Amino acid sequence: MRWTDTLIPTLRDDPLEAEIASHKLMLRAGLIRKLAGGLYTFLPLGLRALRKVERIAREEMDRAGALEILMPALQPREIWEQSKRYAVMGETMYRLQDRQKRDLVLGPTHEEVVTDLVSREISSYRQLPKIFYQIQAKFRDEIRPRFGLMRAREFIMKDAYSFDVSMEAADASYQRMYNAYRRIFDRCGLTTRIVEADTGAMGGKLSHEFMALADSGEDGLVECDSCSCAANLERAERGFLPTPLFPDAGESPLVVPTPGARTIEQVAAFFGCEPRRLIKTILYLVKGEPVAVLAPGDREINEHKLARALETADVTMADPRAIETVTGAAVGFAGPVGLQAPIYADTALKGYAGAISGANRTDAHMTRVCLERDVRVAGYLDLCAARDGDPCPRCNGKLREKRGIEVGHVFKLGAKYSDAFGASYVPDDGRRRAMVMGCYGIGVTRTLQAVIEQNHDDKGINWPMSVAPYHAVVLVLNPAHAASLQTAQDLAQNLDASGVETVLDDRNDRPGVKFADADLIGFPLRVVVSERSLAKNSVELKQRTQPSPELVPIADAARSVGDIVHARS
RNA sequence: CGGGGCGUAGCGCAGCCUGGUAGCGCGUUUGCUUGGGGUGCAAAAGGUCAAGGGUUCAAAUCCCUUCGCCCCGACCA
Repeated sequence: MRWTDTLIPTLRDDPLEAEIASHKLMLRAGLIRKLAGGLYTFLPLGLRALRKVERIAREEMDRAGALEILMPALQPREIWEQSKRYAVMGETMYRLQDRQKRDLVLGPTHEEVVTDLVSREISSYRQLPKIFYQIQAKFRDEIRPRFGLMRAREFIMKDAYSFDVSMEAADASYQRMYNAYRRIFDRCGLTTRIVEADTGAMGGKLSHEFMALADSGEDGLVECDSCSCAANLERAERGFLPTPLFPDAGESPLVVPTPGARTIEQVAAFFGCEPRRLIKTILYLVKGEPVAVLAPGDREINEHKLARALETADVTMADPRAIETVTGAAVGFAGPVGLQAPIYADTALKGYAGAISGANRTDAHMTRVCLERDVRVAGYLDLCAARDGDPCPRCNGKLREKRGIEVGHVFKLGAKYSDAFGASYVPDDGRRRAMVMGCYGIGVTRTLQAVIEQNHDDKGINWPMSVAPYHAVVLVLNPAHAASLQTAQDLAQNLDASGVETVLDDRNDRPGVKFADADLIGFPLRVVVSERSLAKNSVELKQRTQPSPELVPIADAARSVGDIVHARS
């Protein structure tokens, strides 16, 4: 492909709207353009890269025995009522009406459609197991679209759904998808971690997320530095933390005036102690009722863990008025002693004595607090987020905190949807049973951006061969020089013919412009044709990852390039 | 939705405080030049100053409203 025949609108400056490297680069390299918040057009270069990721996903799904189908993005309201998710999905789902005033939604995911299908078409154990997948646009009215393709309102997802006769069989399907996902991300050139995750709105018991490691990632995770244990911060457990010993542990509580000291920092400074000696008292409304949650002063309560521990989704931080009503004091002076609400404490507080908390009086705190003695704790639960350096819950190792981009998620769903849609089968004993399901998603567009996030330098993108929009660029240094242009054209033609996807940069621009664009776009291979090299009957060949080029005889150039493409694919 | 920031040429920005001629760099077009890391010279095109309303003789500038975009929180692939 000639550069002058396609559209590659590179930008010299970083667009103001982009924050993270991959987003800036996708815009600057001319891969995508924004239509509106969270809505993007794929330009020729971007689409080519996207198709590469799709192809890898498709090949691995096929290899794993999944069947490709294509379901409608536009779906009737009824199936969402049937699964009881019409309400659950809430504002996330785009809703619309047709001219007959029928309610429709734009599918944010396809459990309903696929289970409805399977309930009609499959009825015998002889037809199972089955895994269906599709690669298609999903629509979600995100609270906040962000970072380009990272969190978009319309995005491409590879979603798959497994149907099995038993939990054991479903586990096998899950494992097959799990392994396929590892291969997919591996082939895309991504460094990922697989972590235990929260199942969220999808339901079901167990799930794993595939996290592409990146400092700009939206998700936190921890992994053990010695065993294979890894989890999303939303649910990561910690090992046992020894109880610190504080002075005055045996003494009776004492109320001390602490005017104006509301925050942990202020109180710690006032008493000249370390923050962890403080007992942080946070009030939540659980199903509308106030509940106090205690944590060491240097730790954060994780609402996901809290919600799971209390077995409800209805957990919100109490507003200032509620706090004042329950504690009888201004915000910042809540404490557990004498508090009229159920009190749950993080396990790290077990054995706390000689600690400091709010006194439930404005401008006062309480010292020498002993939880065992002074407070009726309803339960010690794992409520605080794990963090870097915490002990691993499974071994003697330490947890390391990292950030990641959630590129894939696999769920064991059980019979939630098969029950709702009557997706059942007749086993050999003749008594109808619900199918056991799993669902599996890859954010294809997000994966593409994650590849860039992990593979770039200060000059631009550094594509892995497998997802590069083109394998090579042939750069004519001086298009006015007829022999250069001819050699470059012939070479580009030979490369294309041998399966090396090539762009011929035939622009009438200065060399510097072309070098800079080649680096920005990140072609894995660059061939430079110039008068200088032509004098030696050679061209220059350079990989994006290498610092300097090597001279290759013109006659060998196509083969050399082909060998590298082959070796790195 | 809560908190913060921003909307002026394709991109990056100045002008706004203190009202009066819409400007700069890059890009684009034309001609010449140059030809190994964003070349130089010359000329040209390109703007409902986000939108609507108000104040004023006069609004990019002051006031009000709306919309859009970005960042921080809850949601997710």
